[in-house]
Amino acid sequence: MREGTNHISTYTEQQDKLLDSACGNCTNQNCLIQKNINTPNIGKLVKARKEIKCKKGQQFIMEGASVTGLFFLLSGKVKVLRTGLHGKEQIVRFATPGEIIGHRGFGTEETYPISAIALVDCTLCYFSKELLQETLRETPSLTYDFMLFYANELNRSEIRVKSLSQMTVRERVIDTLLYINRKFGQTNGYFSLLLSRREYADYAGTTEEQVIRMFSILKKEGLLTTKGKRIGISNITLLKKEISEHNFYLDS
DNA sequence: CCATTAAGAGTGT
DNA sequence: ACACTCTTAATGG
Repeated sequence: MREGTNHISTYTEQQDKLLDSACGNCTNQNCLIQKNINTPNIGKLVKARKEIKCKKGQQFIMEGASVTGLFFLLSGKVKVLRTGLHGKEQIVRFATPGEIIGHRGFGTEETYPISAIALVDCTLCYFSKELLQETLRETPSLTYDFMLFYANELNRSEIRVKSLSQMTVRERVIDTLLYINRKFGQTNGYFSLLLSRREYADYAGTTEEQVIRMFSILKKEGLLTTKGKRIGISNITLLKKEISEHNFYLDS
């Protein structure tokens, strides 16, 4: 371990080769690095890749901390949040493997505007800001993919502004349920990702109590199934129908 | 394995 | 938002 890199271990040449091939063999098709693995100049970046293991509940990006690099989620599930005034968390988005985390701090920003917390054990790929910038200048196809990613993120965030400002609590809770379902899917009739009612509220922009009450209403209406922390959608068509006039484009 | 305890889910005010 | 009860999961002997 070296000074200043106490949470990131230093790698030997041999380990570098392993990591190199790890990137090449990575099954993560959503990863922009992996997508451009055959373009020139990317080798240096891939070699400098650091793998970071993150335990459940661990925070790996702190809001306000100075930006050192970007993270790519290799495996696991992450919540990205912004802390509001009275310590209230606003979950900005959830991340699945292949997604970039910390990208808003990239470029001219000096500090991360968000925090990122692992929801389950995670593996992250880390690249330093400097090297990534250098690679982007030399690699148009990667830069283009990044641009598409940023454009898409901006679009998503604008949709979200509309959701939070124009939807009722009921609609926002339903929107949240559909989002979690789209993103993580269901196994055995329940969402694959376990979230507390508080976390549903933090995404939907409500309080825990409102979410709990809305869940029991939806349950009575036969739209939702709950069993402890487990949440399942029992009638997706009806749920989608309720918010269809808000985001008619979003059906997939 | 059971008992204790802590955390989170529900509900009424 | 707060206070309270109930349920479930975690801990430890």
